[in-house]
Amino acid sequence: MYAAHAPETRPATRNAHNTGCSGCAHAATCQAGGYGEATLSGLRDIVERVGLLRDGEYLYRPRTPFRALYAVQSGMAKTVAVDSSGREQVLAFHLPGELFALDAICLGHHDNAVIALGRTQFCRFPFDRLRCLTTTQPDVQWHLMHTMSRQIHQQRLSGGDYPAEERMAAFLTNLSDRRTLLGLRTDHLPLPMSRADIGNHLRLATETVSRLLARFRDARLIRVERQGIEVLNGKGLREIGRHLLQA
Amino acid sequence: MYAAHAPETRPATRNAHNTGCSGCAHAATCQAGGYGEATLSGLRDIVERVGLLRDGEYLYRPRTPFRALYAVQSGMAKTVAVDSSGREQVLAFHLPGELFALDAICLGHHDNAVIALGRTQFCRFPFDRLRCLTTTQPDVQWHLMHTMSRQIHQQRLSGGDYPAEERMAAFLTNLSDRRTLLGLRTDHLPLPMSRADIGNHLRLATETVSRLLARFRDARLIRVERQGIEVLNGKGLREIGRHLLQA
DNA sequence: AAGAAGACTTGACGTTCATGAAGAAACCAA
DNA sequence: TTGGTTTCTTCATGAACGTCAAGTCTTCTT
Repeated sequence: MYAAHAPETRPATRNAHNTGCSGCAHAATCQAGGYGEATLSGLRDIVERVGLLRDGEYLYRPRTPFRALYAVQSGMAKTVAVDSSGREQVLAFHLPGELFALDAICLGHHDNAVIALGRTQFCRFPFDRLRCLTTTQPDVQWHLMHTMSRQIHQQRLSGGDYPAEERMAAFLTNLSDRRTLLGLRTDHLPLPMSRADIGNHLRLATETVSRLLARFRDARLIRVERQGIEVLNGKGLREIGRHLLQA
Repeated sequence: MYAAHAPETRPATRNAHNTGCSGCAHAATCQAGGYGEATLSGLRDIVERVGLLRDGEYLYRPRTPFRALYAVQSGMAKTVAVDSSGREQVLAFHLPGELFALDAICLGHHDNAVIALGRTQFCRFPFDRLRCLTTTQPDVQWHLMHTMSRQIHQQRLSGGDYPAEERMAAFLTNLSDRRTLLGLRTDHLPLPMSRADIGNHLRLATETVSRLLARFRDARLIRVERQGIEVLNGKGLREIGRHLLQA
């Protein structure tokens, strides 16, 4: 990426010592909080903010000890695994409020990297404090389980054997739906990741990503920009990807 | 499948009222129990046995309410999702002791089916009782989180873009490794599912599954039987699939 | 501002794996 | 057993998508 895109959410609290969620634009819908004030109030006390990372900077790397769960606070990020032959695999893209690093719990360390896409801020939930919280607050425990269940459920979508066009349409529609949940605009989808990242994530060559976007453009479904797309016909996109979207 | 394969684990407790784990061949390594007696003792009190299902019979179907988590007790099972166009997708195969239905927690109902492969028995953990248990026994809660984390971690393997041969070899090696954890023999892998099931799971045509098994046979890596394979050169298999196996 | 480097797009070609067809083997029912 | 059904295997063909290559545009550097 070349330049950070303009921030579309209001910046985090200026005061570095105020680590609560009151200043967060996503507090209402944050998955890390979710389900109302009661749960959020517990998490709010332990959350820390991780400074402003710029495009390409690492939040954590493989083989670092697992100390905390994270969520994006503003911006966007990707999780990348590297296999034994050095090939990278983009496992997921993270939007504001979406919790990640849940896969590291069972290992005790991270075995993949999280990298900022454009200027990005994160929320950090120290795991030892989180464990204390769950023993005293059943709703936090319940919510965490809920979140993990959702990730297990969601991941299954990306395994299927569907044509490139359907995977691409489903990917864009999924992004749009997740933004709806967060109260962000869906007529314009920022895509701060490279075409190579998208292709890697969808098991497609970079060139195929380009060709598919061009095809959608020619079909008047989207307008293609360098760092995003404008959605002209969301229903049409959803229709193409319908087989992958929910049951 | 044509006939149930001979049971390779000793049968469950004859006494239907004895729903504990003392009679279970997998109690020591059961993922549902795992981590020693303390955890297991809590689960042992709430577990129920679900009768002997025969090949092709359903444990649950899509759109049924979520009431319990399950594990295979003996035999094998598959989880199958059906998309909006009726196409099936084999999401996972389950070995004895492996917990599933974790994806239904967030929905409140099952959105996929679990089907017995050969004669299979299941353990059932009623979820309301499990929730009680987790509030009082932190180790049960911890273990459940651990298990969910592992599933999130494992699923990521199946998403990658690797050649058919590597996916096949990794699949067989993974099965073998899971059997090792359970203390089952690994020189012979029962495959009670159809070639179509394997292919579906690995995003391969049935014919490709056959061709790959034939190729492995010709390379003296395995001996192919109708309902399983004999592993002649496990290291060789692992070498072919190494890119997909762990980081 | 000029040049360089990197990201994206587009086209031509090739490889992998799916598809279609047909035969072989295993299982089931009488 | 025998016939019928299903699963598995093997071969021939083809399509989807990857790879290679060239060219354009953007952004970064000096």
